[in-house]
Amino acid sequence: MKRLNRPFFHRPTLTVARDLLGCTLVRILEGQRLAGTIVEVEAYIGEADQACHASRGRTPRNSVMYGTPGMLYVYFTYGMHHCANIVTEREDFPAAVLIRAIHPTDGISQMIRFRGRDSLPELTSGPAKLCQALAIDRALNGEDLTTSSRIWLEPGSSIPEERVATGPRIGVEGAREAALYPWRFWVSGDPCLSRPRRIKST
DNA sequence: CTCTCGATGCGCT
DNA sequence: GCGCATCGAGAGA
Repeated sequence: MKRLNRPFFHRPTLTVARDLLGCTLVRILEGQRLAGTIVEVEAYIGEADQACHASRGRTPRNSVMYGTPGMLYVYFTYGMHHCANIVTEREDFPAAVLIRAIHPTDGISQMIRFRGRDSLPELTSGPAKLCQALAIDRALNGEDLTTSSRIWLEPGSSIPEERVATGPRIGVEGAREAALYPWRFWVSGDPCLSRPRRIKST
């Protein structure tokens, strides 16, 4: 199967974020394929972005963001949740795209088991939910999505411009004016979007 | 439906 | 110690 390669990720983060909509996130677990279409993402760009984990410089935790584009950056937060990001731009420039929601397509019964919920939108409609549904944790931090046999991205149907909505990122209020940047992208009307979808696209 | 709040581990100041 | 790029239960309307 075709997968997204290095040049795709080695581009401006906002471009990568928008183009990731409609692509398929694939996770192989014990020989089984778990997958879904990306429907919501957020961009985090550089040390100047007050909402970015790298805003206070390089640390052991965020070092993957400074690495090769196409790597997976997984972090642990709130004492119980994981979030998955895709590293973008050139090496040594910290930037990534947070996967906030996917629309399940393959391995749904396994996702139901991992999540302990059985309604389709509840499986993957949030950054920590989809990590639980796909069994993504820190063991995958730094994984190369262009070569890994455990997790990767495949091109999907391209989403036309009129179905792409943008707005401020979620949960970053402490980030001063960066909290207002319209760096969240989603597929308008998809049933698997994350919770706060009150922001209208129009 | 909306809002509030507790859970829970750890990276970093 | 503090503060999380969150989630889900529970209460109230």
